[in-house]
Amino acid sequence: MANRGQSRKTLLRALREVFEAKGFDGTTLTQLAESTGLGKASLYHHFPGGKGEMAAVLLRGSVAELEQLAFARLAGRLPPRQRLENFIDGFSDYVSGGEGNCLVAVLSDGSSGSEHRELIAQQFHEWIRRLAATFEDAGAKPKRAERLANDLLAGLYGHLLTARLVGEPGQFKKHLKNMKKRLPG
Amino acid sequence: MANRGQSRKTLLRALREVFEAKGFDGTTLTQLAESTGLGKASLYHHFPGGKGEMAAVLLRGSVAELEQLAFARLAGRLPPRQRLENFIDGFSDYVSGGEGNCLVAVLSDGSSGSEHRELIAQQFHEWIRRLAATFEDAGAKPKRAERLANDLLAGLYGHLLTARLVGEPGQFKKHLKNMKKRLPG
DNA sequence: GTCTATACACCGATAGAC
DNA sequence: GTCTATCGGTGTATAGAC
Repeated sequence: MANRGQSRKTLLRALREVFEAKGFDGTTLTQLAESTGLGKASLYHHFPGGKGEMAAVLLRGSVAELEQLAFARLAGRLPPRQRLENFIDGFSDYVSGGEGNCLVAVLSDGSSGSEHRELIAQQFHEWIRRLAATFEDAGAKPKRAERLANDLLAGLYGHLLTARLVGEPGQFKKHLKNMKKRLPG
Repeated sequence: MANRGQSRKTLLRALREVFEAKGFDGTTLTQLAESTGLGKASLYHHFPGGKGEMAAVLLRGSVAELEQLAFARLAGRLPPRQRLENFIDGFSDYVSGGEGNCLVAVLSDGSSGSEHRELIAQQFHEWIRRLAATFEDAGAKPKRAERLANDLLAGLYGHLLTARLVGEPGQFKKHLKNMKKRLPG
């Protein structure tokens, strides 16, 4: 359907769109072939491990992208409150303002998940730790900071889901705006 | 594997466990047969429409159960704050304290979702409306009540997901406790 | 690196005996 | 109502030409 044999980056983006929309079990090689413009056999040239390897590569790429777009912005010398706002904006970009989804969450369940579950758990623990540290910078005591970190992350993923459930993914951005308003610091 | 030919309720519960854990696309008739203790052909006696009909019946059952266990408790003459706490407890029961999942959310994506998306959207709109009404009973102005309703629902689904992502589904209950503490009213 | 053709397992679903 | 047996289709994956 698109993206006639181009760079690997373009290839990965086409594959990701399918996995993100259909999940691991719902994605077929035929769909991946159509999305990339390649034949099924050609996909095995790029990913000898087949569907599983594609998902694994995409998962690592998504973790890196979420790190870069969102969590990396928790660092720096800006006021904590602004770092948290930048983080939220980065997360919004990562999920295309609510129109897309988080591949890390998508691939965590289904037939694929079990292989990656430990990696994902470790990564989220680290991310929550860094979120909590930022809330501490903003003046919260450790226990409260940890709660705020968990609530913020749950709010992001929750609004991403519920906005889709009610059929209005665009509402995600509106809810993020409200979340930013109520940040401490 | 279990539940040798018993009541329809038992049958539905076995089917639900599989769909809840594996999603629609990840669930196979072989798994459903094993879970119920029936042969594949026997499942078609109970559900002539096959896998799709099973999912549709289970979806309606889950909507009814979520209504009964959680949202119904928003009504009554108790103080709004206590109604909201009861609602949260009911939601926790519905998802087995974080160990289970919400089948309505699970079936909303994947190859099954498109058929039920409109029903689900309508149902969630009504539920959010009733949540918002309860927050208004607790003294919140309409716009704030609507925001609190959305935030509460997103918090529930978000914590349900993130607790699983970090590999500690039991943490869900802890987060709910904190959410209850911060309710208005 | 891409293709066509194909292997082979498993999918959802059905036929028909009991 | 349950079973065994089987169907047609599709899934993932491979062989081998170009």
